[in-house]
Amino acid sequence: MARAATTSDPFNAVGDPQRRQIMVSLARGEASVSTLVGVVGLPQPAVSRHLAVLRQVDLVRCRASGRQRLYRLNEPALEPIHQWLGTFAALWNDRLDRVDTILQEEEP
Amino acid sequence: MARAATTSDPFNAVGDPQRRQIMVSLARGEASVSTLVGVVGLPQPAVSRHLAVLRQVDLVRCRASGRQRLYRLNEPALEPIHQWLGTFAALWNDRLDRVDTILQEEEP
DNA sequence: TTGACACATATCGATATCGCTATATAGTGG
DNA sequence: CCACTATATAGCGATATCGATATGTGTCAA
Repeated sequence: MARAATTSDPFNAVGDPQRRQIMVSLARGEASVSTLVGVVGLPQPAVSRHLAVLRQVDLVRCRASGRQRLYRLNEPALEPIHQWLGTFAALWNDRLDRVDTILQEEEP
Repeated sequence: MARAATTSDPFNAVGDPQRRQIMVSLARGEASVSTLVGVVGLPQPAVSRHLAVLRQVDLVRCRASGRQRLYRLNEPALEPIHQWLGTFAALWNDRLDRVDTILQEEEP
């Protein structure tokens, strides 16, 4: 059994620098494929391929707008990574728990 | 230019499930290679290889103890991943900032 | 309808990565 | 010194992944 496919494992999907760059770019808001081609220095098919990978792990979603496709982040799909990181930051998580409690008390 | 090597990019290094499992296991504390072989269901050379990868990106460190080598996590090496995630969690970060403030006020 | 534009998909060669098997290195006990 | 244990490294075949090129699909505009 080798590494889980990039198209099924968000960790692996995010293992590629170009895909991370695309995601950072999308953090600013929706963008068309051609816009992203301008951001990343890759030919359009390569970008479309990366977007397809990110779509399959649900890290990005897209909607049609005329002949363009506007891609946007799907932040909730980052949850597995957040959780995994949380495994190592017990101290940090403790603080977060306290935060939740405190914030809930603050604005009920 | 393809994907950065697993031995140089922590994101890619962590893209492998077995390596993540090893890291989760190490979150409990130091462990020898043979212990980790028991945890992950892989032959010893495979585990040593994974550990070598994690060592090269400084995600784990090891010390000799007799004929064993005890591996442990090096949490600070997770910082790049934390930061990258932070890019997308603006809302979350806002809450964290508030937490810091609140906690500082609580216990000066 | 025809042509141009925006994007997706298919295919290919080069490279990376995985787990496996065999072997090398190093510390320990007799 | 010699076996034994614990771990690292080397080489191999199978598979995955990347970027590039070529082509398919769908939308708009004239």
